[in-house]
Amino acid sequence: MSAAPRRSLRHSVAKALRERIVAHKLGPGDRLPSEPELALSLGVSRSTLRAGIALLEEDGLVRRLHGSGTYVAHRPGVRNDLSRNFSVSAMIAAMGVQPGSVDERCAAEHAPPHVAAALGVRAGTLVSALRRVRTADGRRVVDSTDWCRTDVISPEAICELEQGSIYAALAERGMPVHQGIATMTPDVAMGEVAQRLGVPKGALLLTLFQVDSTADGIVVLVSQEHHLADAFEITVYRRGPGDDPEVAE
Amino acid sequence: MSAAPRRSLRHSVAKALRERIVAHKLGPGDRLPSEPELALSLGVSRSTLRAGIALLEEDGLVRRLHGSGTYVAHRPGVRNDLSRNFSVSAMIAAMGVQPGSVDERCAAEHAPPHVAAALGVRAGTLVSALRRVRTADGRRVVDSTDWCRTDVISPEAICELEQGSIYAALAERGMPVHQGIATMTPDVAMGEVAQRLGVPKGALLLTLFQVDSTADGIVVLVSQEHHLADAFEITVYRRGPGDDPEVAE
DNA sequence: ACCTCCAAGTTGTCTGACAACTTCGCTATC
DNA sequence: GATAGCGAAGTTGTCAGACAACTTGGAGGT
Repeated sequence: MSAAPRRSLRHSVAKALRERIVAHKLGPGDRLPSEPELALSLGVSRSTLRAGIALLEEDGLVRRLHGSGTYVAHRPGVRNDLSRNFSVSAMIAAMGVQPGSVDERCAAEHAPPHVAAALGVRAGTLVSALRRVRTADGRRVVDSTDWCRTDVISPEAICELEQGSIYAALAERGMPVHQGIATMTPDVAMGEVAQRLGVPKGALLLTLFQVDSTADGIVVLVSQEHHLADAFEITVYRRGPGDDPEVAE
Repeated sequence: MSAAPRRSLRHSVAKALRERIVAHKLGPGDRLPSEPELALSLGVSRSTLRAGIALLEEDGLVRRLHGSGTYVAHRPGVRNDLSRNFSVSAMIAAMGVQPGSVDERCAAEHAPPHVAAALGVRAGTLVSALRRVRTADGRRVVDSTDWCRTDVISPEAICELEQGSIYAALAERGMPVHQGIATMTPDVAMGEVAQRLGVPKGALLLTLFQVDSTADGIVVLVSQEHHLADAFEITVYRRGPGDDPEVAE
């Protein structure tokens, strides 16, 4: 095992098990070795191993049956799962095409009311903004705008990472994004957005308004993304209701 | 505690802890009692208690800090989280309005190609279909259609649960829905859909195409929902990337 | 051929202990 | 008096062993 339990032992165990599943080419329905075997093999106690498996189970990757064994779950191939947070670039790359970004514009601008409210600052406060058009194999597919408090990322700094990831920049500053809430609304392209995306006015869009925060609940990033309707499918992996009795009700 | 460990002890523990958090009015940042205390109080061993807390942690409700304590997470209030699977009725009820359904139509019909493919039957096979317009406080907000294999729910049976939940019907038949994949696309109301929803042609819609399956990976339900754009907000709780090092990359 | 029962194997839970870490107050020092 | 360092108490993380609950498959009887 590597000597870097970054988070905790059970997370390392979960990661190791993930790798084993793909390495051993275990498909849906296949049974994993028993817990005592795996614990011995990974060099951890059975309790820690179980905690690790619990992470995978909660993630929907495996399924435990009392008295029978632990099996790889029949999980549908989700190409593009919104319930996991990642950058637009990663999303595009995951589709197997080349991500890029053009028409970058960065500035210190007065925050619009809804952005200011989300960031927890007064309306009109200066914030760092980065607007860019994301491309997939050269095709313009998303018009995105990111807003950030100036004391988190300065306007100068946000200009320098035109092609880079804002998530990475936030993590470097000790404020990694822990979670986000995305609101989705259908929309039509108008004026500037249509022009930037290179589509006629009235083209269908899927607009995402997202608020990202750290583990402490501090909102560090607000972004708005106008996705071209036919650019790629946006899917969500939904758990339950059979998973959790109390949710079903 | 009640004597109904429906799923397993640790799930009961997780549920009990959830209730305690709201009952004791614990807000974000508040610390829970120590593990030995909670274990004693709930009448379970510390290991089981920890397994239960792990569920809540994975769910983003609490946060554990080694050597310090377990704290209620700073979780933004998500009114309508798509990453959890539940019926449209529950979704409407969660918004605090009265759910209903009108214009029900049930039939045994030939499955359209994309539905047949998802259900794993040949195109044109007879399937049970239920179409209805969901209302919120009387207002028409969603036009939904559900498809199901006839050997899972017969056309006659699907007609009888006009107001009921298909999820409940599936669970009763021993095939509870464990997960689903929803694909979202922006859309405009046309022809019949516009008429059923009572909106002019060209009105903006958010269309969800969803495939639900059991824990064994058997697809048991396919549904298509046309949501009125301004009816209610559709949000997704997105975890990471700071949550899981391996996902961030 | 079918049914019953048992034994082996697996996951679920319990108990107790120690390690790793955080927090906070006390103390010694400047 | 202020401050840096230390240490004890409390908390979560991990380990070890044992037994309970459950599933599965085969042996044995009918």
